[in-house]
Amino acid sequence: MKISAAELDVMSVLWKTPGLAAADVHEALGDEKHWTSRTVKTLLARLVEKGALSTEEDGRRYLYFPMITEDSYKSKAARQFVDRVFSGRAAPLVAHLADSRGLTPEDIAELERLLGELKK
Amino acid sequence: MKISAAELDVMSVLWKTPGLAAADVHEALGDEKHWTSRTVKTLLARLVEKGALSTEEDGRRYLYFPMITEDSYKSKAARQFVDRVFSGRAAPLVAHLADSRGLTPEDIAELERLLGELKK
DNA sequence: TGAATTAGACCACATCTGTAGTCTTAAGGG
DNA sequence: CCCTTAAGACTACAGATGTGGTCTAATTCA
Repeated sequence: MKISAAELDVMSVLWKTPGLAAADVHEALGDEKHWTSRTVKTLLARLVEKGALSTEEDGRRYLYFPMITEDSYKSKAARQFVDRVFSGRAAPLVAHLADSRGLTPEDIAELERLLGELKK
Repeated sequence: MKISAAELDVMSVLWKTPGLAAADVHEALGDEKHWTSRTVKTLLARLVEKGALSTEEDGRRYLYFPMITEDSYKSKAARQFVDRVFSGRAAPLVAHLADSRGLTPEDIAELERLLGELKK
């Protein structure tokens, strides 16, 4: 299940609020993306085709529901990215993020907490 | 500078051993990728076109050299990925990797060491 | 020295992506 | 009850991508 960058924006809206209609998704995206409603509909249709979303009829429109969870998608995407770019090693990824100011102090604190839990 | 997945495989060979000819790159990839030499040449040509590689004539062939370093590419790719999928937060990325068994004990140890350094 | 090989140049082509346009149909407002 | 509007269906189209073919020129081996 490959989800493109634009499609991911649509999925994010529906992960946050499942069961929206196309117009609602369009509106929710309105601020960040200046897409027309047709563009949003195309993306929705592609996601349904891929099985990433399911639809439920609601009168004349469809309501859209995610078929994959945000967590499972993100886990898979993270693994694939790390495999592709960092030969599967997570530590170098974090090191590179640190290099490019991609790590805030809060990130560091949170990572420490996380590592503490993982060691248990 | 956008580098596709297939192109990244080619870049990896040349980061490891700069100055190879097309046939050498093809051979170096031979085990993992069952690409024909033309496919490799197309990828090399596209990378040159993009400015990711430069060429140096060597008789009848070209030798290829990376124009961007592995580190700078990876840092940028990591940042873009984290921005796109994890809203720029590194900690959730690592948490998801942990969930999906993407973290080995060595990774965890290395991350600890890394965090220790970052705190300084 | 002529034939086979090999390098690069140029071309091809299906799929995916971003970004829409048009067509048809149904529904709601006057 | 008709017309405008809005929903989905179908279509478009250029650029990126994966994958590789053809053509031409040079080189090397028999």
